[in-house]
Amino acid sequence: MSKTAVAIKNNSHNKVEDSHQFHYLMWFRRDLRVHDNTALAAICERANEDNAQLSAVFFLTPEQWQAHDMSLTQLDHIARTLPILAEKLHQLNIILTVQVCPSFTDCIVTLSALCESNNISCVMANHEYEGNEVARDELLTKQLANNEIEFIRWHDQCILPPKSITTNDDSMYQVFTPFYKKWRHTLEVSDIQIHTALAIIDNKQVNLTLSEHSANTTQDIEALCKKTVHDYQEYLQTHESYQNIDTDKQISQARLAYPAGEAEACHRLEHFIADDIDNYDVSRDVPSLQATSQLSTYLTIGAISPRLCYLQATQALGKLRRNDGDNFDSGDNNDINRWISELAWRDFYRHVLDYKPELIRHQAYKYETDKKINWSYDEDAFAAWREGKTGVPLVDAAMRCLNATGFMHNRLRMVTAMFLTKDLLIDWRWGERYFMQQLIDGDFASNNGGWQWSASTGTDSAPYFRIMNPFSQAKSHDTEGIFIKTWLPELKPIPTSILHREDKMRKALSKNGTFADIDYPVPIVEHKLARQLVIAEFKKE
DNA sequence: TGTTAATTCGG
DNA sequence: CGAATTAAC
Repeated sequence: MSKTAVAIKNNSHNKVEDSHQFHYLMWFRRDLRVHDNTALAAICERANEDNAQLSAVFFLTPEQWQAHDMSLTQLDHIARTLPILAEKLHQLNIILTVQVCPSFTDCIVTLSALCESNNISCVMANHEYEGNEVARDELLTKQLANNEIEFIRWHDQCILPPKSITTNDDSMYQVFTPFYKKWRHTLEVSDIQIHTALAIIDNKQVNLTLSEHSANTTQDIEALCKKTVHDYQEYLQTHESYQNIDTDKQISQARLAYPAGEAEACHRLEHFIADDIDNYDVSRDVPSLQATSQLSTYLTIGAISPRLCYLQATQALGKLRRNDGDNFDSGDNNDINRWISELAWRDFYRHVLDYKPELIRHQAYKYETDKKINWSYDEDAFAAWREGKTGVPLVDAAMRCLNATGFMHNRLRMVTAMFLTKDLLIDWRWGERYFMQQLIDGDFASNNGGWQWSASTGTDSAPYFRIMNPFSQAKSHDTEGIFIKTWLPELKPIPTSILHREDKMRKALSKNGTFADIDYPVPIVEHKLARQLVIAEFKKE
Protein backbone atom coordinates (compact mmCIF):
# COMPACT_ATOMS: atom_id res chain seq x y z
CA MET A 1 0.00 0.00 0.00
CA SER A 2 1.33 3.41 -0.94
CA LYS A 3 0.35 4.96 2.39
CA THR A 4 2.45 2.39 4.19
CA ALA A 5 5.43 3.27 2.08
CA VAL A 6 5.01 6.91 3.06
CA ALA A 7 4.90 5.95 6.72
CA ILE A 8 8.08 3.95 6.50
CA LYS A 9 9.84 6.79 4.76
CA ASN A 10 8.57 9.38 7.22
CA ASN A 11 9.41 7.31 10.21
CA SER A 12 12.92 6.48 9.12
CA HIS A 13 13.46 10.19 8.60
CA ASN A 14 12.57 10.74 12.24
CA LYS A 15 14.22 8.17 14.38
CA VAL A 16 16.01 5.39 12.63
CA GLU A 17 16.59 3.41 15.81
CA ASP A 18 12.81 3.07 16.47
CA SER A 19 11.81 2.09 12.99
CA HIS A 20 11.43 -1.57 13.83
CA GLN A 21 8.21 -0.79 15.68
CA PHE A 22 5.73 1.81 14.44
CA HIS A 23 3.07 3.32 16.65
CA TYR A 24 -0.25 4.50 15.17
CA LEU A 25 -3.14 6.37 16.76
CA MET A 26 -6.90 6.12 16.21
CA TRP A 27 -8.64 9.36 17.21
CA PHE A 28 -12.33 8.82 18.07
CA ARG A 29 -14.74 11.73 17.72
CA ARG A 30 -18.39 11.23 16.69
CA ASP A 31 -17.87 7.60 15.80
CA LEU A 32 -18.10 5.82 19.14
CA ARG A 33 -18.24 2.27 17.84
CA VAL A 34 -16.05 -0.56 16.64
CA HIS A 35 -18.43 -2.08 14.11
CA ASP A 36 -18.24 -0.60 10.60
CA ASN A 37 -16.02 2.26 11.69
CA THR A 38 -14.19 3.23 8.50
CA ALA A 39 -11.11 4.82 10.07
CA LEU A 40 -10.76 2.16 12.74
CA ALA A 41 -10.94 -0.68 10.23
CA ALA A 42 -8.37 1.06 8.04
CA ILE A 43 -5.88 1.77 10.78
CA CYS A 44 -6.22 -1.75 12.22
CA GLU A 45 -5.51 -3.22 8.81
CA ARG A 46 -2.47 -1.04 8.35
CA ALA A 47 -1.19 -1.63 11.87
CA ASN A 48 -1.31 -5.36 11.28
CA GLU A 49 0.40 -5.06 7.90
CA ASP A 50 3.18 -2.94 9.39
CA ASN A 51 3.37 -4.91 12.61
CA ALA A 52 2.73 -1.63 14.38
CA GLN A 53 1.34 -0.76 17.77
CA LEU A 54 -2.02 0.91 17.83
CA SER A 55 -3.47 3.19 20.50
CA ALA A 56 -6.78 5.03 20.61
CA VAL A 57 -7.76 8.36 22.11
CA PHE A 58 -10.90 10.39 22.80
CA PHE A 59 -10.93 13.99 24.03
CA LEU A 60 -13.54 15.40 26.41
CA THR A 61 -13.96 19.02 25.28
CA PRO A 62 -16.16 20.95 27.75
CA GLU A 63 -15.44 24.43 26.33
CA GLN A 64 -16.33 23.24 22.88
CA TRP A 65 -19.56 21.68 24.10
CA GLN A 66 -20.54 24.98 25.71
CA ALA A 67 -19.78 26.88 22.52
CA HIS A 68 -21.82 24.37 20.49
CA ASP A 69 -24.72 24.19 22.96
CA MET A 70 -24.39 20.46 23.43
CA SER A 71 -27.23 19.07 25.50
CA LEU A 72 -26.63 17.47 28.87
CA THR A 73 -28.47 14.32 27.78
CA GLN A 74 -26.21 13.91 24.76
CA LEU A 75 -23.06 14.44 26.80
CA ASP A 76 -24.34 11.89 29.30
CA HIS A 77 -24.98 9.47 26.44
CA ILE A 78 -21.41 9.94 25.20
CA ALA A 79 -20.12 9.50 28.75
CA ARG A 80 -22.06 6.23 29.09
CA THR A 81 -20.81 5.01 25.71
CA LEU A 82 -17.07 5.59 26.24
CA PRO A 83 -16.47 2.82 28.83
CA ILE A 84 -18.35 0.43 26.55
CA LEU A 85 -16.20 1.48 23.61
CA ALA A 86 -13.10 0.98 25.76
CA GLU A 87 -14.21 -2.58 26.53
CA LYS A 88 -14.91 -3.30 22.86
CA LEU A 89 -11.48 -1.97 21.88
CA HIS A 90 -9.89 -4.02 24.60
CA GLN A 91 -11.14 -7.12 22.79
CA LEU A 92 -9.11 -5.95 19.78
CA ASN A 93 -6.03 -5.47 22.00
CA ILE A 94 -6.39 -1.69 21.77
CA ILE A 95 -6.30 0.63 24.79
CA LEU A 96 -8.51 3.70 24.70
CA THR A 97 -7.26 6.78 26.49
CA VAL A 98 -9.85 9.40 27.38
CA GLN A 99 -8.45 12.81 28.10
CA VAL A 100 -9.87 16.21 29.01
CA CYS A 101 -8.99 18.89 26.44
CA PRO A 102 -11.29 21.84 27.07
CA SER A 103 -11.07 23.45 23.61
CA PHE A 104 -10.17 22.39 20.09
CA THR A 105 -6.95 24.39 20.41
CA ASP A 106 -6.08 22.19 23.37
CA CYS A 107 -6.85 19.12 21.27
CA ILE A 108 -4.33 20.19 18.63
CA VAL A 109 -1.64 20.88 21.22
CA THR A 110 -2.31 17.67 23.14
CA LEU A 111 -2.49 15.48 20.07
CA SER A 112 0.78 16.87 18.71
CA ALA A 113 2.43 16.30 22.09
CA LEU A 114 1.02 12.77 22.33
CA CYS A 115 2.44 11.93 18.91
CA GLU A 116 5.82 13.31 19.85
CA SER A 117 6.17 11.64 23.24
CA ASN A 118 4.88 8.29 21.99
CA ASN A 119 6.67 8.34 18.66
CA ILE A 120 3.42 8.09 16.71
CA SER A 121 3.84 8.36 12.96
CA CYS A 122 0.26 8.09 11.74
CA VAL A 123 -3.10 9.31 13.07
CA MET A 124 -6.45 8.32 11.60
CA ALA A 125 -9.94 9.69 12.24
CA ASN A 126 -13.31 9.98 10.55
CA HIS A 127 -14.33 13.27 8.94
CA GLU A 128 -16.49 15.80 10.73
CA TYR A 129 -18.17 18.44 8.58
CA GLU A 130 -18.93 21.34 10.94
CA GLY A 131 -16.87 24.53 10.57
CA ASN A 132 -14.84 24.46 13.80
CA GLU A 133 -14.17 20.79 13.38
CA VAL A 134 -12.99 21.22 9.81
CA ALA A 135 -10.75 24.14 10.83
CA ARG A 136 -9.31 22.10 13.72
CA ASP A 137 -8.49 19.19 11.43
CA GLU A 138 -6.89 21.39 8.78
CA LEU A 139 -4.68 23.10 11.36
CA LEU A 140 -3.71 19.76 12.81
CA THR A 141 -2.92 18.32 9.39
CA LYS A 142 -0.41 21.12 8.84
CA GLN A 143 1.08 20.87 12.29
CA LEU A 144 1.52 17.10 12.13
CA ALA A 145 2.89 17.30 8.60
CA ASN A 146 5.65 19.58 9.94
CA ASN A 147 6.73 16.70 12.13
CA GLU A 148 6.26 14.26 9.26
CA ILE A 149 3.29 12.63 10.93
CA GLU A 150 0.44 11.50 8.72
CA PHE A 151 -3.11 12.52 9.54
CA ILE A 152 -5.58 10.54 7.46
CA ARG A 153 -9.33 11.16 7.61
CA TRP A 154 -12.06 8.91 6.24
CA HIS A 155 -15.63 9.64 5.20
CA ASP A 156 -17.84 7.74 7.62
CA GLN A 157 -20.74 9.88 8.89
CA CYS A 158 -22.81 9.67 5.72
CA ILE A 159 -23.97 6.70 3.72
CA LEU A 160 -22.55 8.47 0.67
CA PRO A 161 -19.98 11.21 1.38
CA PRO A 162 -20.45 14.94 0.68
CA LYS A 163 -19.71 15.99 -2.93
CA SER A 164 -20.43 12.47 -4.18
CA ILE A 165 -24.05 13.22 -5.16
CA THR A 166 -24.16 16.08 -7.65
CA THR A 167 -26.29 17.34 -10.51
CA ASN A 168 -25.23 16.85 -14.12
CA ASP A 169 -23.28 20.11 -14.03
CA ASP A 170 -21.43 18.96 -10.91
CA SER A 171 -23.17 21.18 -8.38
CA MET A 172 -24.99 20.41 -5.16
CA TYR A 173 -28.68 19.55 -5.42
CA GLN A 174 -30.92 22.31 -4.04
CA VAL A 175 -34.01 20.14 -3.87
CA PHE A 176 -34.32 16.94 -1.89
CA THR A 177 -36.31 14.77 -4.33
CA PRO A 178 -33.83 14.80 -7.24
CA PHE A 179 -31.00 14.40 -4.72
CA TYR A 180 -32.80 11.39 -3.30
CA LYS A 181 -33.29 9.79 -6.73
CA LYS A 182 -29.61 10.15 -7.56
CA TRP A 183 -28.65 8.94 -4.07
CA ARG A 184 -30.80 5.81 -4.35
CA HIS A 185 -29.52 5.10 -7.85
CA THR A 186 -25.88 5.57 -6.82
CA LEU A 187 -26.36 3.18 -3.93
CA GLU A 188 -28.08 0.59 -6.08
CA VAL A 189 -25.21 0.45 -8.55
CA SER A 190 -22.46 0.62 -5.92
CA ASP A 191 -21.31 -2.04 -3.54
CA ILE A 192 -21.58 -0.70 0.00
CA GLN A 193 -19.24 -2.58 2.29
CA ILE A 194 -19.23 -2.98 6.03
CA HIS A 195 -15.73 -2.41 7.43
CA THR A 196 -14.70 -4.88 10.08
CA ALA A 197 -11.88 -3.92 12.39
CA LEU A 198 -9.43 -6.74 13.01
CA ALA A 199 -7.70 -7.29 16.33
CA ILE A 200 -4.16 -6.00 16.55
CA ILE A 201 -2.14 -9.15 16.76
CA ASP A 202 1.14 -8.04 18.26
CA ASN A 203 0.01 -4.99 20.17
CA LYS A 204 2.18 -4.45 23.21
CA GLN A 205 -0.63 -2.24 24.53
CA VAL A 206 1.78 0.47 25.49
CA ASN A 207 -0.04 3.15 27.45
CA LEU A 208 -0.07 6.64 26.06
CA THR A 209 1.70 9.14 28.26
CA LEU A 210 -0.95 10.24 30.71
CA SER A 211 -1.75 13.63 32.13
CA GLU A 212 -3.67 13.97 35.37
CA HIS A 213 -6.87 14.58 33.36
CA SER A 214 -6.86 11.33 31.49
CA ALA A 215 -7.89 7.72 31.99
CA ASN A 216 -7.24 4.45 30.24
CA THR A 217 -8.87 1.72 32.27
CA THR A 218 -12.60 1.13 31.98
CA GLN A 219 -13.06 2.02 35.63
CA ASP A 220 -11.05 5.22 35.40
CA ILE A 221 -12.81 6.21 32.18
CA GLU A 222 -16.15 5.70 33.87
CA ALA A 223 -15.09 7.87 36.80
CA LEU A 224 -13.64 10.61 34.59
CA CYS A 225 -16.78 10.67 32.43
CA LYS A 226 -19.02 10.81 35.47
CA LYS A 227 -17.12 13.77 36.85
CA THR A 228 -17.20 15.54 33.49
CA VAL A 229 -20.98 15.13 33.21
CA HIS A 230 -21.37 16.36 36.77
CA ASP A 231 -19.28 19.49 36.07
CA TYR A 232 -21.23 20.19 32.88
CA GLN A 233 -24.51 19.82 34.75
CA GLU A 234 -23.30 22.35 37.33
CA TYR A 235 -22.42 24.77 34.55
CA LEU A 236 -25.78 24.33 32.81
CA GLN A 237 -27.77 24.96 35.97
CA THR A 238 -26.56 28.56 35.89
CA HIS A 239 -27.76 28.79 32.29
CA GLU A 240 -30.97 30.63 31.43
CA SER A 241 -32.20 27.87 29.11
CA TYR A 242 -32.07 25.35 31.94
CA GLN A 243 -33.88 27.37 34.58
CA ASN A 244 -37.08 25.47 33.95
CA ILE A 245 -35.45 22.04 33.62
CA ASP A 246 -34.99 19.30 36.20
CA THR A 247 -31.67 18.05 34.85
CA ASP A 248 -31.47 15.04 37.19
CA LYS A 249 -34.83 13.83 35.96
CA GLN A 250 -33.97 14.54 32.31
CA ILE A 251 -30.79 12.46 32.57
CA SER A 252 -32.49 9.54 34.29
CA GLN A 253 -35.31 9.54 31.70
CA ALA A 254 -32.78 9.55 28.87
CA ARG A 255 -30.80 6.71 30.47
CA LEU A 256 -33.94 4.60 30.68
CA ALA A 257 -34.97 5.33 27.11
CA TYR A 258 -31.52 5.02 25.53
CA PRO A 259 -29.22 2.43 27.06
CA ALA A 260 -25.72 3.06 25.72
CA GLY A 261 -23.52 1.06 23.41
CA GLU A 262 -23.26 -0.17 19.86
CA ALA A 263 -24.73 -3.59 20.73
CA GLU A 264 -27.88 -1.89 22.00
CA ALA A 265 -28.03 0.30 18.88
CA CYS A 266 -27.63 -2.67 16.52
CA HIS A 267 -30.23 -4.62 18.45
CA ARG A 268 -32.68 -1.72 18.08
CA LEU A 269 -32.03 -1.51 14.37
CA GLU A 270 -32.66 -5.21 13.84
CA HIS A 271 -35.76 -5.19 16.00
CA PHE A 272 -37.11 -2.12 14.20
CA ILE A 273 -36.60 -3.58 10.73
CA ALA A 274 -37.93 -7.01 11.69
CA ASP A 275 -40.93 -6.06 13.81
CA ASP A 276 -41.74 -2.36 13.86
CA ILE A 277 -41.30 -0.97 10.36
CA ASP A 278 -44.67 -2.29 9.14
CA ASN A 279 -46.98 0.67 8.74
CA TYR A 280 -44.10 3.11 9.40
CA ASP A 281 -45.23 5.25 6.47
CA VAL A 282 -48.39 6.16 8.38
CA SER A 283 -47.70 5.55 12.06
CA ARG A 284 -44.41 7.47 12.08
CA ASP A 285 -46.54 10.62 12.19
CA VAL A 286 -48.42 9.66 15.35
CA PRO A 287 -46.39 10.82 18.37
CA SER A 288 -48.23 8.64 20.89
CA LEU A 289 -47.27 5.46 19.05
CA GLN A 290 -43.47 5.82 19.22
CA ALA A 291 -43.39 4.17 15.80
CA THR A 292 -40.10 5.72 14.69
CA SER A 293 -36.78 3.88 14.99
CA GLN A 294 -35.37 6.44 17.48
CA LEU A 295 -31.94 5.58 16.12
CA SER A 296 -30.97 9.24 15.66
CA THR A 297 -29.72 9.27 19.26
CA TYR A 298 -27.17 6.60 18.36
CA LEU A 299 -26.39 7.87 14.86
CA THR A 300 -25.49 11.32 16.19
CA ILE A 301 -22.67 10.09 18.40
CA GLY A 302 -21.74 7.39 15.92
CA ALA A 303 -22.76 4.46 18.12
CA ILE A 304 -24.23 2.91 14.97
CA SER A 305 -23.19 3.09 11.33
CA PRO A 306 -25.63 4.72 8.88
CA ARG A 307 -24.47 2.25 6.23
CA LEU A 308 -25.55 -0.62 8.43
CA CYS A 309 -28.99 1.02 8.72
CA TYR A 310 -29.22 1.31 4.95
CA LEU A 311 -28.03 -2.24 4.32
CA GLN A 312 -30.45 -3.81 6.77
CA ALA A 313 -33.34 -1.86 5.28
CA THR A 314 -32.46 -2.80 1.71
CA GLN A 315 -32.01 -6.43 2.71
CA ALA A 316 -35.54 -6.41 4.13
CA LEU A 317 -36.72 -4.80 0.90
CA GLY A 318 -34.95 -7.49 -1.14
CA LYS A 319 -36.58 -10.25 0.90
CA LEU A 320 -40.01 -8.79 0.22
CA ARG A 321 -39.28 -8.61 -3.50
CA ARG A 322 -38.15 -12.23 -3.63
CA ASN A 323 -41.09 -13.55 -1.65
CA ASP A 324 -43.46 -11.72 -3.87
CA GLY A 325 -42.61 -13.36 -7.19
CA ASP A 326 -43.69 -11.25 -10.11
CA ASN A 327 -45.74 -8.63 -8.35
CA PHE A 328 -43.56 -5.57 -8.88
CA ASP A 329 -45.74 -3.16 -7.00
CA SER A 330 -45.50 -4.62 -3.53
CA GLY A 331 -41.74 -4.85 -3.88
CA ASP A 332 -41.93 -1.08 -3.52
CA ASN A 333 -42.65 -1.27 0.17
CA ASN A 334 -43.70 2.20 1.25
CA ASP A 335 -42.72 1.65 4.86
CA ILE A 336 -39.13 0.60 4.23
CA ASN A 337 -38.64 3.11 1.42
CA ARG A 338 -39.94 5.92 3.58
CA TRP A 339 -37.46 5.03 6.30
CA ILE A 340 -34.61 4.87 3.78
CA SER A 341 -35.62 8.33 2.58
CA GLU A 342 -35.22 9.57 6.16
CA LEU A 343 -31.65 8.25 6.09
CA ALA A 344 -31.25 10.19 2.84
CA TRP A 345 -32.46 13.41 4.51
CA ARG A 346 -29.69 12.91 7.05
CA ASP A 347 -27.10 12.64 4.26
CA PHE A 348 -28.72 15.55 2.37
CA TYR A 349 -28.35 18.04 5.23
CA ARG A 350 -24.74 16.98 5.83
CA HIS A 351 -23.99 17.50 2.14
CA VAL A 352 -25.70 20.90 2.29
CA LEU A 353 -23.53 21.88 5.28
CA ASP A 354 -20.39 20.78 3.48
CA TYR A 355 -21.50 22.83 0.48
CA LYS A 356 -22.40 25.95 2.50
CA PRO A 357 -20.05 26.21 5.50
CA GLU A 358 -21.50 29.64 6.36
CA LEU A 359 -24.52 27.82 7.79
CA ILE A 360 -22.37 27.17 10.83
CA ARG A 361 -22.14 30.94 11.32
CA HIS A 362 -25.90 31.18 11.71
CA GLN A 363 -26.62 32.44 8.21
CA ALA A 364 -29.86 31.61 6.48
CA TYR A 365 -29.44 29.37 3.46
CA LYS A 366 -31.58 31.84 1.52
CA TYR A 367 -29.77 34.90 2.78
CA GLU A 368 -32.27 37.33 1.33
CA THR A 369 -34.56 36.23 4.19
CA ASP A 370 -32.01 37.57 6.68
CA LYS A 371 -32.37 41.02 5.12
CA LYS A 372 -36.09 40.91 4.57
CA ILE A 373 -37.75 39.20 7.51
CA ASN A 374 -38.18 41.23 10.64
CA TRP A 375 -37.87 38.39 13.14
CA SER A 376 -39.16 38.99 16.64
CA TYR A 377 -36.93 38.78 19.72
CA ASP A 378 -39.74 38.80 22.27
CA GLU A 379 -38.22 37.22 25.38
CA ASP A 380 -41.55 36.56 27.08
CA ALA A 381 -43.08 34.81 24.08
CA PHE A 382 -39.90 32.78 23.68
CA ALA A 383 -39.99 31.77 27.35
CA ALA A 384 -43.62 30.66 26.96
CA TRP A 385 -42.63 28.49 24.00
CA ARG A 386 -39.59 27.07 25.80
CA GLU A 387 -41.53 26.17 28.92
CA GLY A 388 -44.61 24.80 27.17
CA LYS A 389 -46.94 27.59 28.28
CA THR A 390 -48.27 28.94 24.99
CA GLY A 391 -51.84 27.76 25.48
CA VAL A 392 -51.55 25.65 22.32
CA PRO A 393 -51.87 22.07 23.61
CA LEU A 394 -49.82 20.17 21.02
CA VAL A 395 -46.99 22.72 21.15
CA ASP A 396 -46.93 22.77 24.95
CA ALA A 397 -47.12 18.98 25.27
CA ALA A 398 -44.24 18.61 22.80
CA MET A 399 -42.07 21.16 24.62
CA ARG A 400 -42.74 19.62 28.01
CA CYS A 401 -41.86 16.21 26.60
CA LEU A 402 -38.59 17.63 25.27
CA ASN A 403 -37.77 19.30 28.58
CA ALA A 404 -38.55 16.16 30.55
CA THR A 405 -36.89 13.55 28.35
CA GLY A 406 -34.42 15.25 25.96
CA PHE A 407 -36.35 13.86 22.99
CA MET A 408 -39.14 15.10 20.74
CA HIS A 409 -40.99 13.28 17.97
CA ASN A 410 -40.07 14.47 14.47
CA ARG A 411 -43.52 15.74 13.52
CA LEU A 412 -43.68 17.68 16.75
CA ARG A 413 -40.33 19.26 15.94
CA MET A 414 -41.97 20.62 12.79
CA VAL A 415 -45.09 21.74 14.64
CA THR A 416 -43.20 23.50 17.46
CA ALA A 417 -40.67 25.01 15.04
CA MET A 418 -43.42 26.33 12.77
CA PHE A 419 -45.24 27.74 15.77
CA LEU A 420 -42.14 29.59 16.97
CA THR A 421 -41.17 30.93 13.55
CA LYS A 422 -44.56 31.50 11.92
CA ASP A 423 -47.03 32.09 14.76
CA LEU A 424 -44.65 33.96 17.07
CA LEU A 425 -42.41 35.15 14.20
CA ILE A 426 -39.38 34.57 16.45
CA ASP A 427 -35.96 34.13 14.82
CA TRP A 428 -35.46 30.46 13.96
CA ARG A 429 -31.92 30.68 15.39
CA TRP A 430 -33.33 30.98 18.92
CA GLY A 431 -35.27 27.77 18.44
CA GLU A 432 -32.38 26.02 16.74
CA ARG A 433 -30.18 26.83 19.72
CA TYR A 434 -32.74 25.68 22.28
CA PHE A 435 -33.23 22.36 20.50
CA MET A 436 -29.46 21.75 20.53
CA GLN A 437 -29.41 22.54 24.24
CA GLN A 438 -32.08 19.95 25.02
CA LEU A 439 -32.05 17.20 22.41
CA ILE A 440 -30.23 13.95 23.13
CA ASP A 441 -29.93 13.47 19.35
CA GLY A 442 -29.00 17.11 18.66
CA ASP A 443 -27.00 17.28 15.46
CA PHE A 444 -25.95 20.51 13.81
CA ALA A 445 -26.67 19.60 10.20
CA SER A 446 -30.04 17.93 10.75
CA ASN A 447 -31.18 20.48 13.33
CA ASN A 448 -30.18 23.47 11.23
CA GLY A 449 -31.77 21.87 8.18
CA GLY A 450 -34.99 21.21 10.04
CA TRP A 451 -35.23 24.71 11.47
CA GLN A 452 -34.53 26.39 8.16
CA TRP A 453 -37.13 24.11 6.59
CA SER A 454 -39.71 25.29 9.10
CA ALA A 455 -38.68 28.93 8.84
CA SER A 456 -38.81 28.79 5.02
CA THR A 457 -35.23 30.06 4.88
CA GLY A 458 -33.51 26.84 3.79
CA THR A 459 -32.94 24.64 0.76
CA ASP A 460 -36.12 22.98 -0.37
CA SER A 461 -37.85 24.35 2.71
CA ALA A 462 -41.55 24.69 3.37
CA PRO A 463 -42.97 27.45 1.10
CA TYR A 464 -43.72 30.54 3.16
CA PHE A 465 -47.46 30.02 2.79
CA ARG A 466 -47.41 26.39 3.93
CA ILE A 467 -47.99 27.01 7.59
CA MET A 468 -49.09 24.31 9.97
CA ASN A 469 -52.08 24.95 12.16
CA PRO A 470 -51.11 23.32 15.48
CA PHE A 471 -54.76 22.55 16.26
CA SER A 472 -55.42 20.75 12.98
CA GLN A 473 -52.05 18.99 13.31
CA ALA A 474 -53.25 17.74 16.69
CA LYS A 475 -56.52 16.60 15.18
CA SER A 476 -54.85 14.64 12.40
CA HIS A 477 -51.87 13.19 14.31
CA ASP A 478 -53.07 13.04 17.92
CA THR A 479 -56.73 12.47 17.16
CA GLU A 480 -57.66 11.11 20.59
CA GLY A 481 -55.45 13.64 22.35
CA ILE A 482 -53.42 10.83 23.94
CA PHE A 483 -50.06 12.55 23.51
CA ILE A 484 -51.38 15.92 24.64
CA LYS A 485 -52.99 14.52 27.75
CA THR A 486 -49.90 12.50 28.65
CA TRP A 487 -47.85 15.67 28.96
CA LEU A 488 -50.65 18.05 29.95
CA PRO A 489 -52.71 15.95 32.38
CA GLU A 490 -54.64 19.05 33.42
CA LEU A 491 -56.35 18.90 30.00
CA LYS A 492 -57.73 15.38 30.56
CA PRO A 493 -61.32 16.54 31.20
CA ILE A 494 -61.49 18.40 27.87
CA PRO A 495 -63.11 16.41 25.03
CA THR A 496 -61.24 16.35 21.74
CA SER A 497 -64.04 18.21 19.98
CA ILE A 498 -62.95 21.25 22.01
CA LEU A 499 -59.25 20.39 22.48
CA HIS A 500 -58.56 20.47 18.72
CA ARG A 501 -60.32 23.78 18.10
CA GLU A 502 -58.66 27.06 18.92
CA ASP A 503 -61.90 29.02 19.06
CA LYS A 504 -63.57 26.51 21.36
CA MET A 505 -60.53 26.27 23.64
CA ARG A 506 -60.49 30.04 24.01
CA LYS A 507 -64.12 30.02 24.99
CA ALA A 508 -63.90 26.98 27.30
CA LEU A 509 -60.85 28.30 29.19
CA SER A 510 -62.11 31.89 29.53
CA LYS A 511 -63.69 33.32 32.69
CA ASN A 512 -67.18 31.94 32.34
CA GLY A 513 -66.24 29.03 30.09
CA THR A 514 -66.92 25.32 30.71
CA PHE A 515 -63.32 24.66 31.79
CA ALA A 516 -62.52 28.00 33.43
CA ASP A 517 -61.30 26.12 36.53
CA ILE A 518 -58.47 24.40 34.65
CA ASP A 519 -55.08 26.05 35.23
CA TYR A 520 -53.99 26.31 31.62
CA PRO A 521 -53.35 29.44 29.57
CA VAL A 522 -55.52 30.72 26.72
CA PRO A 523 -53.50 30.61 23.43
CA ILE A 524 -50.99 33.50 23.43
CA VAL A 525 -51.57 34.18 19.72
CA GLU A 526 -54.49 33.79 17.38
CA HIS A 527 -53.26 31.45 14.67
CA LYS A 528 -55.38 32.94 11.89
CA LEU A 529 -54.05 36.46 12.49
CA ALA A 530 -50.45 35.35 13.02
CA ARG A 531 -50.62 33.47 9.74
CA GLN A 532 -51.77 36.57 7.85
CA LEU A 533 -48.97 38.63 9.42
CA VAL A 534 -46.18 36.20 8.59
CA ILE A 535 -47.41 35.69 5.02
CA ALA A 536 -47.42 39.46 4.57
CA GLU A 537 -43.87 39.59 6.02
CA PHE A 538 -42.63 37.08 3.45
CA LYS A 539 -44.57 38.71 0.59
CA LYS A 540 -43.39 42.26 1.24
CA GLU A 541 -41.31 44.21 -1.35
C1' DT B 1 -44.44 16.96 4.72
C1' DG B 2 -50.60 22.52 4.60
C1' DT B 3 -54.19 25.58 5.42
C1' DT B 4 -57.60 29.03 4.58
C1' DA B 5 -61.43 31.20 2.30
C1' DA B 6 -65.24 30.84 -0.52
C1' DT B 7 -68.94 28.14 -1.70
C1' DT B 8 -72.46 24.73 -1.55
C1' DC B 9 -75.19 21.22 0.54
C1' DG B 10 -77.38 18.78 4.29
C1' DG B 11 -78.84 18.22 9.13
C1' DC C 1 -72.64 23.98 12.23
C1' DG C 2 -70.04 20.46 9.75
C1' DA C 3 -68.63 18.09 5.53
C1' DA C 4 -67.04 18.39 0.93
C1' DT C 5 -64.80 20.82 -2.87
C1' DT C 6 -61.38 23.81 -4.84
C1' DA C 7 -58.40 27.80 -5.77
C1' DA C 8 -54.95 30.57 -3.71
C1' DC C 9 -51.46 31.79 -0.43
